[in-house]
Amino acid sequence: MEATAIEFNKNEFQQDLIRWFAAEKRDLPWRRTADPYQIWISEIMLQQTRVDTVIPYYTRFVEKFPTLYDLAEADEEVLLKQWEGLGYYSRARNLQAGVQEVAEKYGGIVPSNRKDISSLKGVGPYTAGAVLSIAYGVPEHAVDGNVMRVLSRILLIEEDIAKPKTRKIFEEAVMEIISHEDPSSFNQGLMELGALICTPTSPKCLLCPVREHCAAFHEGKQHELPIKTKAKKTKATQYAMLAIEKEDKVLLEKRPSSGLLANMWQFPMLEVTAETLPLEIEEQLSESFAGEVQSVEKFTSFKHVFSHLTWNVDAYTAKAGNLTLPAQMRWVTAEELELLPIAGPAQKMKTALLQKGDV
DNA sequence: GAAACGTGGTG
DNA sequence: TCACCAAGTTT
Repeated sequence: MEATAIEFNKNEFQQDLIRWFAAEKRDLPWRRTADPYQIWISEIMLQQTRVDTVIPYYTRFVEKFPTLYDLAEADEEVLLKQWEGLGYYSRARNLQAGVQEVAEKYGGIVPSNRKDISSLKGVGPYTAGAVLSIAYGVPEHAVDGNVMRVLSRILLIEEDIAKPKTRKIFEEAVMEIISHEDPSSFNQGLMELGALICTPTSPKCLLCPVREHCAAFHEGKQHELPIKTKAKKTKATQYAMLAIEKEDKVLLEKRPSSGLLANMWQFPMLEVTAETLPLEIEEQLSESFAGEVQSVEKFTSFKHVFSHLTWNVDAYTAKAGNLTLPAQMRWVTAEELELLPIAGPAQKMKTALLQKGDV
């Protein structure tokens, strides 16, 4: 005889979840505002990013750009500098584009319906639902990784959450069970539960406020859910990165406006084979710059792992005479180095250079 | 639908 | 060291 499935009582579930959220929720900076613009910022920053990482960025960001118009009018370089180190830099540029559209098309008021808010750059199905429910109290789904994990356990949903189409199943589930009295606390409660109790490994079921509603707990399957297929490993590439110096300046270049680390600054790089020697680097540089680059010396190495690729970098110093620079390159002083948005491996290079005492 | 897109923390 | 993750969106 199989154990009988538990009955899911929607009203009691909502009540238990919302009561728990009210009592146990963390005191986070974006929970102290009702401004849809600031809540929007927090939701963008929190995409694929830990709460503890976001907090200082969020605080600085809303101080720097207190209103939607401050961000709409900001210089992109200043914006990217604020985002430096947070990752996924297109989020920042998309956010600004979205904010500009709200300024121009919606009179500065963040839209309060799914269709309009979803049309904004960088606002996908999750962010739309999060801003709508949290800022405006609209009963809309906001399905992120937490929600899929939590609901896969509570409702015993055994679909692969790594597949894009699976999200729809969870969106429909949320619309079935969301509280219409307090959609904000309901959605945030689901996410907070995922962050604090219903964690990926070793969920704290004995502390869970809704365990009596949980089908997986009832069947002892909480460790088997959610179902999630594995990601594959990243490919590695070898680069030589150059700190080319002239007097008290160093050469930087701005990356292209699309793709990896778009519009961020870096030190000039060459893709190389594993055993490229300084002399060969010097030859390649001479070709690139028409001579005038000397004394290439290796000074450190490091590895940088992106989400989908790995760069193994050998860092070199070099001296330069009069170079004819391509448009995207610039000589910068130590002061300017601090003002430009630099990310990824170039950030490691910068740190190493400053430690070395050059520049 | 798969792949691109960052970074730092954790077991 | 390494896999896996963390409040996803765009192409």
